[in-house]
Amino acid sequence: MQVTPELLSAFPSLKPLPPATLARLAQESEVRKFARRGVVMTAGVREEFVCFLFEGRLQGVDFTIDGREVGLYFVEPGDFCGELGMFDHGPQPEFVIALTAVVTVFVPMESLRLVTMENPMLLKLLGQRLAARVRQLTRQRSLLGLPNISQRVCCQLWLLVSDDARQHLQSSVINNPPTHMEIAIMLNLSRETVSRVFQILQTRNIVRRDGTSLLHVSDSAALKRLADGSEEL
Amino acid sequence: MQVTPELLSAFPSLKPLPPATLARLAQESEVRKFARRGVVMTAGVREEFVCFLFEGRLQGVDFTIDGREVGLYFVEPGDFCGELGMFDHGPQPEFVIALTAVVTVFVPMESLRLVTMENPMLLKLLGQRLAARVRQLTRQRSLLGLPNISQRVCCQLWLLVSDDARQHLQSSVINNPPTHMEIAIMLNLSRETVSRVFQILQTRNIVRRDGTSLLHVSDSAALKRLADGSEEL
DNA sequence: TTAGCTGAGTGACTACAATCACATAGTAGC
DNA sequence: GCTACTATGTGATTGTAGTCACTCAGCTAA
Repeated sequence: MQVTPELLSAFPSLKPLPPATLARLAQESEVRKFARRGVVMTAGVREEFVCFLFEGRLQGVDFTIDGREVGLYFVEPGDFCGELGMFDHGPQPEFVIALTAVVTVFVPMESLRLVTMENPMLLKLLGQRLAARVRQLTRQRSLLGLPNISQRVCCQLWLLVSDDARQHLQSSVINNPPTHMEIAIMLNLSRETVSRVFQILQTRNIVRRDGTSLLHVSDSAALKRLADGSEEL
Repeated sequence: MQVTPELLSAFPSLKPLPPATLARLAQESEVRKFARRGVVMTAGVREEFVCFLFEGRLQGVDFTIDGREVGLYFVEPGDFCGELGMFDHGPQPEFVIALTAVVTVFVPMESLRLVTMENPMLLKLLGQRLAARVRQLTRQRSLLGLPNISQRVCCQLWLLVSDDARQHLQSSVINNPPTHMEIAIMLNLSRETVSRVFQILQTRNIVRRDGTSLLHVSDSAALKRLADGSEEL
């Protein structure tokens, strides 16, 4: 399918590029759609594209030697993934799979590399991105160190709460929350355990579900206390 | 203490820089020594230096909210740490502590940033470094996903084995192996559990200790089988 | 030599999360 | 509306790693 420069400029990281550059990139890029559970990027393969997510939600996952799934991060619309090879030409370290039906734009890595030569700003942005990724991985790693399981779940939930709800301890809504299974995979837990923690949170009126696509966090303050360990479940 | 350009050029990443640049950097840098268990970098603080390790061994660690220590990575002589702020001016995400007495060279981040402007090569190298860090964090994360504890320990040990011993399945030696405690912290285990796994490995003549500073891996093939799960302990 | 420290080895006990095996609820497709 | 999934909820059981409480070994520094 045809990619227009307008489509590309919908992505915050590409928006600041000069129109001519966008036009050229658009020519070389392609739209790809994936069904739920589709494999967007394959681990161990030298992917030659950076994948920009237009619609839907992606997850970076890995598999342990014995086949167990390990959740690494989520990708939201407007964001991108598979950029690691931009820096070291190495293979994609983890799988990226579609959690919902998704629409993506694949931009060839080599073209993007050329663009970074002329636009140090983009290079800088990529660097910041990568740094953010390291920070996220580090935070996630320390989350896994928590010996208390419900605290782990609450911390993860807390990370999904929007920034200003976090700041002001307001009640808030998480859109398209991950399934219990997806959370379990992120936190090295079994699905049942996550389910049980949610059960307690719901009976305590701390969170409330509303269909599959909404999760109300009614009592942010309590969630925060549970997340930082000042209160036990 | 005075830093000489020669000292700086001992670091592979700085070696390719022009002598004039090295001389300038040397002027602005300083040698810092730390005792075992000394805090080299503090989490949450905007450290204004990149720390190059000359002698000894460092470990990146984090602490969970409840105070449990979480091991992230090791830094060996010639390598550096604390470079994340180079990319996003953000705070240091994790602590770096000295596992042994260490000698480091602190190079001001701002000076280094100026140098990267004139030396894209250094910038590229930093990018590769960061990419490698992401890969390492990802690998470590999937290690933590292993439900079988002894496999986890064996995998970690396997990562400590030198590359060519890994390739040719030769017996080899690990210098200054981490203590059981350090391994436990890396792998989210208790010290006792690591101890028990080592006990089994030793009675099976797969590894053998030789003082505190040497660990012989006598049966690399067996260690590999245990690491990849084709054999159970 | 002795004291003091850190690292390592080990048994007993226990808590707790995984697993299994279901039931039930929602949703999406036809 | 019916069917087929996928997601979720829940009890019973069990394995296993954490914890505690020691001992012992090795190093270093008075």
